[in-house]
Amino acid sequence: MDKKITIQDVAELAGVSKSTVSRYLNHGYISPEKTERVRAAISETGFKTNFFAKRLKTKRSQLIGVVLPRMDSVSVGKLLAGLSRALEPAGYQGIMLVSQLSVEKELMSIRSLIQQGVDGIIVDSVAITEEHLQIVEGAGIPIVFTGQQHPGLDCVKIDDYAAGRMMGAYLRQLGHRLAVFAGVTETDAAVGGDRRRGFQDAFLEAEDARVDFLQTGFGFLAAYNRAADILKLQPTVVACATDNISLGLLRYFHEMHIKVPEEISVTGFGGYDVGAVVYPALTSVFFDYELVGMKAASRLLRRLEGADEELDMEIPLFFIDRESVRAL
Amino acid sequence: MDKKITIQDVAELAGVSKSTVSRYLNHGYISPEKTERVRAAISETGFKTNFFAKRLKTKRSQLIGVVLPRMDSVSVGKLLAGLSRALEPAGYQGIMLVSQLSVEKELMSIRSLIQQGVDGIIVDSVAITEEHLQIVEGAGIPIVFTGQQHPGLDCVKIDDYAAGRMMGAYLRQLGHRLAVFAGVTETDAAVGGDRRRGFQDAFLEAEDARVDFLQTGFGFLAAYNRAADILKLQPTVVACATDNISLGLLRYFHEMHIKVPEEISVTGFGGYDVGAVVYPALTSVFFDYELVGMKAASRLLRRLEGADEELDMEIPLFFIDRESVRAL
DNA sequence: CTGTTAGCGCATTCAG
DNA sequence: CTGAATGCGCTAACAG
Repeated sequence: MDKKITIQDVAELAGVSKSTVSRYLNHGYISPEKTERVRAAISETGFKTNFFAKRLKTKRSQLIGVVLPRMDSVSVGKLLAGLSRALEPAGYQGIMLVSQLSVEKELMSIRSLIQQGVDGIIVDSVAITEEHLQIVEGAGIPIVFTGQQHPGLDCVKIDDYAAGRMMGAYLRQLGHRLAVFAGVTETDAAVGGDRRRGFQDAFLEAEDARVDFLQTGFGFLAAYNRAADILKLQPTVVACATDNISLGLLRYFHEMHIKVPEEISVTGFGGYDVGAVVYPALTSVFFDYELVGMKAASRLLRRLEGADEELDMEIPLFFIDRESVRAL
Repeated sequence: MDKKITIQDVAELAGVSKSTVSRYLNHGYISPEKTERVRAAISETGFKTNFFAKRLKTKRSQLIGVVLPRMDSVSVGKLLAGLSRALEPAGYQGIMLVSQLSVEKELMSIRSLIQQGVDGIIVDSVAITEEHLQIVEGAGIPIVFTGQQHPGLDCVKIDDYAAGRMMGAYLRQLGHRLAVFAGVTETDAAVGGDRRRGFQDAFLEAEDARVDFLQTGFGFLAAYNRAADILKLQPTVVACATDNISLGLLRYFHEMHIKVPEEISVTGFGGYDVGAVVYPALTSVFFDYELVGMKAASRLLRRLEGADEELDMEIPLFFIDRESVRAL
């Protein structure tokens, strides 16, 4: 294994100076003849420009840090797809860290990324804290958030409140009056807060309507375990804060021989394929996370270029009417 | 934003030399008094050691590159969990790239990682080609593979052939004689090759048994679309190469009012929670990908330390008997 | 225990 | 268009 080939070695082999090789590698203002000699020398030696030396010099890494809450989620996958679709053409590469839904780990990841010299960061956040603000302030690089929102921060996000309203209004119009909202902790201001509030506000526009809240986690196992408690409340519909939660419930209901939607309706949020594969197929609100990813990346790119105009960060929502809800 | 604080600035503020600060940051063989002064100076300036300069000097990045085939997969999530569980305590951090199931992208990712100076790489490969061998040879850093196997390469992998056999034998013993194996391309030597072959070999140990092969993709949508073709073969059981494939089929059968397992049995491979949430719950073979991740990381760590002994890379398999198969 | 001295490999002035 | 010279910020001998 041919160890360390430096730009120097290439220069000598090509009979030119280091600077010429460097120019070849970058702007490339050199004579055709030398261009060829350098090219040959490089391919012969298998030279690879040293990443660290280059970055030390240029102060730019062409690296974008990406902090994700988890890996086993369709939406995260979509988000990522959107991100790389925008980042790659611009010559940037993403390096990702996973926070495992922990605010602490998220913070650590952001710090670590900054320290590692990435040019910018995209955080699919689980919750934005005071510390986030401080870090962003002292970061020296642009950071854009997704998943959560906070005044003063650059955020690209679906309108959780509107999504909640969409579902709430739909169920109300179908005649439902007694709902349980199976949600997550309020710590998650977007999903645990806005989405739920939107749902309640719209659903409760019917005079005699009522929404009970039951907290669970993001996994469907947690939801499955809460199902019995939900049933005690005897709702006509249980609106779940995420598709995953719905899946856990659906499974429980199936095991208990409770027919969905005949005996109880169930809805989710997210609208991905898994919801289509279960029985009954899940009625949900579709979030285009791929679009979110693209917009977040575009936003970051824009800031990297120095521009700072606000651009349209609107993400459309689509209602997906499938089989898990019945009209009363 | 306080611009660039270097180790020099800290040294001056603390009234010591750069080396002393550097020592404080690293081995730390300095007097208590100066230790304190340096500590103070650092926290006052908010100094952060420059990653690139440090790496340029030390030649080690403490970074492990991780190449993943996709994000939206439970097994990948588990694998990742296992990886970081082993990597983090050792002071390493993972940077991941996604190949999107493309061999080309996988190759590119590996190259890019090497070029970026990671200390080692773990590749959850979709297929190992000649080019992989070449890259590994010239990499200059340890690379361990997962998901696929190849002589001469460091691989940590479940025994796909054994898993296939396990399922094949099970179905045979239950009296099934006509199976369709819904698999993936042979390009994937592990899943498309070994797993299928194992299944066939075990299933065909019954004299009058027969296995038809039908190719599909990794997504359940692809499987869903192949379902009609599978039915034409009139099998008593369809063994799917992955749980995901099973899900697509289950959905189709449900829509066609074909009862599983009464009219047709379905099995998967993977054994994760999703399989438990669908109806009927999926009979499968469980792969402990988290263990795979841990072992792969341990292996890499070992090689990073220079050791090169073979260690036990055995990954146990567990049969998960649920509801989607009936005895004939 | 500590300061001084050298580079790590590269991009970039600055003169030709 | 090209080569020589100069650090980027840091760590690691090397002498104290």
